[in-house]
Amino acid sequence: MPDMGKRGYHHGNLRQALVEAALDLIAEKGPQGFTMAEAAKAADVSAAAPYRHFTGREELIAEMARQGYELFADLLEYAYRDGQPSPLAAFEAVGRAYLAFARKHPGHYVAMFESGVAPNASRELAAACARANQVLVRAAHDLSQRLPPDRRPPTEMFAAHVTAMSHGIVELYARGAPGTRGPFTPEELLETGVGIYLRGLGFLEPDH
Amino acid sequence: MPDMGKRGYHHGNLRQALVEAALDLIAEKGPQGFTMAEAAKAADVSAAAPYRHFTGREELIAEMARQGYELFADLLEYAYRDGQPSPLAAFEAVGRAYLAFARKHPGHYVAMFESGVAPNASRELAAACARANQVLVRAAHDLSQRLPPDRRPPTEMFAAHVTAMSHGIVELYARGAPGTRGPFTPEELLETGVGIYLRGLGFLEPDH
DNA sequence: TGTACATCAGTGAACGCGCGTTCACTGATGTAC
DNA sequence: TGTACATCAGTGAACGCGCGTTCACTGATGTAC
Repeated sequence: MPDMGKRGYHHGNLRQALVEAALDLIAEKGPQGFTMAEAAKAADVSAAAPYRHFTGREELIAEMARQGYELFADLLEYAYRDGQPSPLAAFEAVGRAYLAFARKHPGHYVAMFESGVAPNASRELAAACARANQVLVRAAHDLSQRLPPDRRPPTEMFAAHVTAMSHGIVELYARGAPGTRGPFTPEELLETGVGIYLRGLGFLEPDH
Repeated sequence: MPDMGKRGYHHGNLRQALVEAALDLIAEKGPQGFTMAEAAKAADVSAAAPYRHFTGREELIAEMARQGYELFADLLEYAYRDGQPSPLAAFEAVGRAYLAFARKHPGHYVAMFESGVAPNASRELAAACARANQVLVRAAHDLSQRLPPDRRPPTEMFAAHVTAMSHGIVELYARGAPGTRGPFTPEELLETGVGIYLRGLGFLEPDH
């Protein structure tokens, strides 16, 4: 196979090529801004070809979301382990990974959070979604163990607070109309915001 | 005019009726889930009628968003003044108003934040958007004046943190698939989250 | 108060378009012997 | 290694649909005299 670029009648890996084309489209044009026809065209294939690999549009979107959650979970897990030195460092690494994911994988992010797919759409999707959430919850749990029990918020609540702030920053200040952006980068906002929140819980940050 | 319910050939206030029909549709079916045709039908009018009042679909969406921002700004201003007793109480009232708005006016919320309208789409939209933001910024500014200057975050940053958390809570835990919801209400999450954040800034909440 | 007329706010039919999807087909690939 | 055949993964044409929008029209309303 001297030339992998050229292909014959058979594509080789059309399923994944369609997912990637659709990710580009959805990232560029928003949740509804991709069509099966366009994805097919971007993959150099007729409009009917996608139906050999997906039962329909919904399933393609669900697959994008599933791959997104898998990747998200991987990145969060990596960040969590990598930040081993302390629960606090690991927790902050997870926060940064959240934002980095949204920035680097906008198509996945949109498919996951803005496309309107129900995470229950398939077992695989739900599983991937749960795995990602579990990393967030575990990071919150491990960190909150450092607090005296009477000042510990419920783990789920702790995780929800930080998730919400991260998501809000992404939606309001990273994605969306550039006109809305304020004088701070999303990364600054998240770092300072989570820092203040953690101090409120009783963690005194080493000044960095 | 004994019967306001019946109408003759002329509708009376079709423009606003269309806005309201579209708000219902967008709230039910998501950002792209409304069409001009459906809005017209819901207002008991032919599909062509809307074009006597709006140049097109975009303009209808922009009008929904504009009305949303005006209402949002009104509610925030009301909450802010109403909470006069102290900057802290006023600030917290604004936070609650944010969530209440999202809950009570889902159509407006979607049009404002999920429809993809650029806030610069028209001067009126931009003005309404700015007015709402100013309330948030003012609330943050007034409250932060209570802090010693060296512990004061920039006002815009302060406002952005709380806005992001509010928006994130709305998107993740108030709207969207019911499956995602955790064991806490959005209101609880916001109150505790902002409470912890404010403590991190140096405000000791009177325990409530 | 009555009439003539301009304007306003609807109608209904039609358009072009692009979308999701289906279907009968066909060329390429893999397998059994 | 060669042939026969099943299966796979594409094609291209077509479908029905609903959408946004336009257009010539018409009935209702408001105004001038």
